Amino acid sequence: MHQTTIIDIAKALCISKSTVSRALTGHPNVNAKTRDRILDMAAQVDYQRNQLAISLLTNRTSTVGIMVPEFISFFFPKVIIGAQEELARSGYNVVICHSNESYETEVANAKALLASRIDGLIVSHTKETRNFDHFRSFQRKGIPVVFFNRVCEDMDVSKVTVDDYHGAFQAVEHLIQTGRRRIAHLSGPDTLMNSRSRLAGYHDALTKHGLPIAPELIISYDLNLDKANIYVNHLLNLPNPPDALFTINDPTALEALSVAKRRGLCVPDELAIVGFSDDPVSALIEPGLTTVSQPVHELGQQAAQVLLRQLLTEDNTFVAERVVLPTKLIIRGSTVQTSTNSY
Amino acid sequence: MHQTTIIDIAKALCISKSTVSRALTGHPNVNAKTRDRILDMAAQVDYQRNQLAISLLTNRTSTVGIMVPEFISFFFPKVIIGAQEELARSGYNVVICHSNESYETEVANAKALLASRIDGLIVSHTKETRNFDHFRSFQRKGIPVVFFNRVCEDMDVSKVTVDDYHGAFQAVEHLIQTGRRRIAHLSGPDTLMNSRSRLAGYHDALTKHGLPIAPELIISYDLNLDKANIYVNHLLNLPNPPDALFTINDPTALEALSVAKRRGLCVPDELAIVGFSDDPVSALIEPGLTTVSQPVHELGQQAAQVLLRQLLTEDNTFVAERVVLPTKLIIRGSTVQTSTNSY
DNA sequence: CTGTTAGCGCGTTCAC
DNA sequence: GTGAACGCGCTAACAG
Repeated sequence: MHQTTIIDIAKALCISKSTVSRALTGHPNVNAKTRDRILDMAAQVDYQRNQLAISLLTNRTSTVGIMVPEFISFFFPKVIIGAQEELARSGYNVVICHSNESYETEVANAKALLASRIDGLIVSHTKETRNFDHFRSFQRKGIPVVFFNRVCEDMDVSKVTVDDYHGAFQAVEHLIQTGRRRIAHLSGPDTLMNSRSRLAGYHDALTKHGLPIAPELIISYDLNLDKANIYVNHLLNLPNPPDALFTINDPTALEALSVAKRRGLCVPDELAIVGFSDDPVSALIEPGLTTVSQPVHELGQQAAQVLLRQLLTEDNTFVAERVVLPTKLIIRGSTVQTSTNSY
Repeated sequence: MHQTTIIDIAKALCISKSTVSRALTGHPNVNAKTRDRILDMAAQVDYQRNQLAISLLTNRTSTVGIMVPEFISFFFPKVIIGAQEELARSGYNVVICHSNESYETEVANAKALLASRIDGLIVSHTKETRNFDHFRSFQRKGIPVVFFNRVCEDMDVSKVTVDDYHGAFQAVEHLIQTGRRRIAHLSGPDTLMNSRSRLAGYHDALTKHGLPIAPELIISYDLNLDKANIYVNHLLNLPNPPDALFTINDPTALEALSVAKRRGLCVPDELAIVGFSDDPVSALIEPGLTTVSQPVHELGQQAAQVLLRQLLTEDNTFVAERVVLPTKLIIRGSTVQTSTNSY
């Protein structure tokens, strides 16, 4: 099937394709009457410009790639929407990829994005990623890269995150201030910098308040939810079990809450639980989940803005930016007994 | 910034670009030695083929567009993943668009997808869409379109849905069989065919069991969750309020559950509630939400498979397919008193 | 086995 | 104002 081109329009009107091109792009030097005839004909044949040809010519696609490890949780879709709104405002299209937490898929996606000549990349890497050469390719070719959420420390590119360290610190301090003394931490894989930052915050909060670091209370896991309940049960089976649990994210905390319920444990009295990210579910369940909320939409906006600034910088004078957004502790029933049960 | 091309490689090796092209595409007629030199050089300069040029040449992008009204809920992302897996297997890339439930955005996205010369489109339209000309453009240009979930009745294209009618029928029948007699329905906008089908199922289930249709118990709304609680409260304030509520989707049902709790109503005894889609949250809250589950992942797979079949049909012999997947009623505490409270 | 040529659709010179 | 010619990067047909 043949899509109508400017040549088709030119032939139909017995004029040159240059004139058609000029009329269609709004060039001033076109006779008003011929312009109208061209525009009419274009509408009549439902002409759509071939972006491929234009991109090949201009060496710009006006397309930005966004790659995330998954988009089943609320988090990444919301970031994507924030970024997309911002990019659309500046005339950029977006292609979304998800690596499905697989390093190989991530590399394959990166190659495909490179081949499709995107103008920039916004990315949060997989939990498996240790080698970042596939992202360095973009840098070498002069295509701006912005990391968000899960960032690569070793690359000199812009990075947008929340203050994971402080969020975790606050969460643990809240547990200490409400009387907990044996606080466990179900952490993420150490490939993720945000996981390491949250662990550091946990660590320092305990230290600040003179509590010992108990290695048996710190478990790092691969975020595979099926395993979360194994680890929670393991912690609760310890001879000296924890009285509180701080988890890497909300899904893990919800899993822990469910395990606690099944074991007949009273939350928050016997076990307090704090998550991270303020998943919408956390406000709906009972007891509500205390959690560290992050400005998710803004995360996407900021990532897009940083990228746009770099895209607008003609020469190579752009220096990588580092944006850190604030977190906020949301206190709910999983750490503090609520006065009334609304049900 | 210049991206390396086959010409750069050709020059560096003092050979013609055709030979480079042949070596890179795996053409057999290349001397093994020169092939190795070319491949080495390509790896060394981190050559990435320019997909734009190839697409322009072949008039195929190997890219499929997927447009959805939103992707904050679990539903659309899961459909997209199902479709993407299937399409990737056949070597197709995917660009994801969301129209944000805005007709204008949908039209703009359609134009952009047309300009970027996608090979096919998988789409669920917005709740505002009454005019489908922007989708007919694809059809006219020979680009296959597959609707899913929210389908356009008037277009002769493939459609993949679940059995909304039967799912709703079963849900309402379940309410009747558990003793409810005044069953309300919070329905979606009548622009959505799945909403109309569910309403019809509700209607026929009542009729089959000799129950009257009470117009005051049927409310159609625009899916804007902020308004859901207004309508639920309105229903519960009626002189003769409903003893059960069947909603167009789970978020609406969850909102209703929350309103019932706030009013001190006992669910399921004083008000039974049934949703649609089996949102993951529905299993987590208390009481659990009875709901009509749909095979979400399979919905995406099927949509992709139908599209792929059409993409493979060379001539215009392809006839539009109509796929209807089964639904399944999941019974939980919001309609049937559960024996134990696990907490 | 390899080089030359043409052309995909478009915008952009440069003449006229 | 308008048309002819060129080239973006690549593959495919045709010669050699």
